[in-house]
Amino acid sequence: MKKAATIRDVAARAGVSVSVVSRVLNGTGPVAAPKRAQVLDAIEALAYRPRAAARQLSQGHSDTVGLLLADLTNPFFARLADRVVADARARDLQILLMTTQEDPHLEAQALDTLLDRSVGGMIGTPTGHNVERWEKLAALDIPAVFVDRTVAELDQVDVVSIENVQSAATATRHLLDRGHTRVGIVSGPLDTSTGVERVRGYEQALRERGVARDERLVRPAPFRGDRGADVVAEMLALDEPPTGLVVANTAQVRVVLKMLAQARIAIPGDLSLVVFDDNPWTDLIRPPLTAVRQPIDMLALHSVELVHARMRQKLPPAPRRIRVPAEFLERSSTTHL
Amino acid sequence: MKKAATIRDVAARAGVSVSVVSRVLNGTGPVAAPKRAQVLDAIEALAYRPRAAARQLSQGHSDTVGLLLADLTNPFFARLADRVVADARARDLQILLMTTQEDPHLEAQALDTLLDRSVGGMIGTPTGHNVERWEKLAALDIPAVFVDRTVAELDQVDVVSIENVQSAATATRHLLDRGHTRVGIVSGPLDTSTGVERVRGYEQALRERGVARDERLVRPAPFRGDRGADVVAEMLALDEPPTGLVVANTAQVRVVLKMLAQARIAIPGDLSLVVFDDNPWTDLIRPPLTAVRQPIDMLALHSVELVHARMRQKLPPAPRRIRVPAEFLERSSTTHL
DNA sequence: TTGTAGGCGTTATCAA
DNA sequence: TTGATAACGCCTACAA
Repeated sequence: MKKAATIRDVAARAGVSVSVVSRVLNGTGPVAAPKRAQVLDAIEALAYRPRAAARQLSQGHSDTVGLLLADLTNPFFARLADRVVADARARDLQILLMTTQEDPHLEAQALDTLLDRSVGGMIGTPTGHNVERWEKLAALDIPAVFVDRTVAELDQVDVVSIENVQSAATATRHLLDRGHTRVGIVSGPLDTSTGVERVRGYEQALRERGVARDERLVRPAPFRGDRGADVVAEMLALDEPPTGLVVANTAQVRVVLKMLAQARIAIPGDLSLVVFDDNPWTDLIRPPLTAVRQPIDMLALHSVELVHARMRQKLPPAPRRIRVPAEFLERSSTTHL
Repeated sequence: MKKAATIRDVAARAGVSVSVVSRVLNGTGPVAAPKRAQVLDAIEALAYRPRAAARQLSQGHSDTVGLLLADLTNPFFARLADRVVADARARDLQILLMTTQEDPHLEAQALDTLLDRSVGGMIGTPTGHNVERWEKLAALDIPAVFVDRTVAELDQVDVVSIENVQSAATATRHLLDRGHTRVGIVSGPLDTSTGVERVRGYEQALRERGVARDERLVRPAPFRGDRGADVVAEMLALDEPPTGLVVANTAQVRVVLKMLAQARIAIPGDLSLVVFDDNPWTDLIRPPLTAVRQPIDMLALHSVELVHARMRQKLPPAPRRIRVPAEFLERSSTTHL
């Protein structure tokens, strides 16, 4: 196991200079056909592979993209990661993966790690609490793209997400149009963009249909933990409990379903249910759930394309905000009142 | 946005040489207390962060670990990734993520990418088809750890997996002991270690209980696609269909369940079911599924510890094979015949 | 069209 | 305890 070949070894074996090798490697500058062949042969013979670190150091930038996701335990993010990885490979980008577990401290730590410029760009689902570090990234010329959510203070950052307001409005209208007047929503925290936007869509639908808003039916829940279940239980304990419910907090769908099952609430008999995110198991449970399907492949594709373009400075500086429509899937968890 | 500080800038500002800075940075070699303080101040003031690429080039090795997983769409791998990322951070290791989608070509491509020594180690779920490249990695002194599965020809590589034989035997015995004599198994492909080992456990249980093996009840299915459903349908169409079934192919559990539901096979009335891997939704569907729970956190922890140790050459060369026991969870999808 | 040489930011060796 | 200085492997003017 002698030590691996370097560009110099290749040059020597091919009887040329290192610049020639470098040029055939990167397609930069001219090379005479015969020499090119010799170089290629040498590379083949020596099983030469350019050292990533050396190249990065020399060029000053990296082809690695940091992917900072909330939580791979949530199928939504897991599938997002799957697509991002695939799209990144198609563009010869490497993916450095980290998770925040929705914890600002972990996010801060991750961001600090990335500040060493080991990445040339970032794709992330921000917790909303590390504005300064995200800004520092930008100051270091490391382009970032927020996916799924965004942060109000960071309005210079590109964003790719679904049409949250519209989607929530559609889901709510679906229930209202079926005679439900008591419709609840479990959202994400109200200091997250998805939380506020989906509540806004909910309220918009209510207004459109002339239904009064009841404070007690709008319940945010953290992404982590089981709070979503309590919150629904509390709604159901009201004098006039909701007959329709929108679970707009992807991460809480599971616990809500579990609670509902344990409380023996019949769906859609006792409660009509619309959930955000269409998991592979959404149609495995009984009844199959009416859902807002987020086009994960589009979210991933746009995110990767965006960082890629930014990394090659192929884009005007103005921040891009890409919002893709979500699909509404009516199944069997909703019915007329 | 002036360009980022280098070690030289820090040295200059602190009024010392780069060597001193390097030493306080890495705790290598002695530094007088007052100088150390000055250096720390300078680092703080300049928001200095050592360039990862430069360090890597100089030291000749990387603190990045490649994580090559089959498919993040499968909750088992997604949760594994989640834990690996967490454990890696605790050890200051970075995770470079790639997926094979169970495709040997993609695996080959990924491994080729890694051959540039951008990673100092690997954790992966091998497809079983790129023996030469895995060997080349080893020749380059890049330690690899297989997790979940292994490859027979690569017996020099560390492995972390569950006790596949035992787990399958337990699952099978559970059914046999409830009076089922026609017990089927849907396994992974028989050219994968998990496939053969779980079938072996199944056969062992059969032997123990003196039940004859029926070729037609042992059906491997690829990890990708919907073949698992067909295979079960075929079993059920036999003259003497099985009354018990072990789905030992994690990736096929979903499609099998879906098919069973569509065919209106009552569980456990018509068919007693044991599945491998206990997903968060395994107890959301009805009936809750009896399952083999793989201790994902242990798999992740051992894998990360192993690469970490290998990367620091803290381990004797002999390959390690760590097999952790899986837990058997009886729920409501199995019953006496 | 080719080759030489300097630089990228760190670490490490070895005098002082 | 400190400080020059030579690697590390690649890219890229610049000269030939």
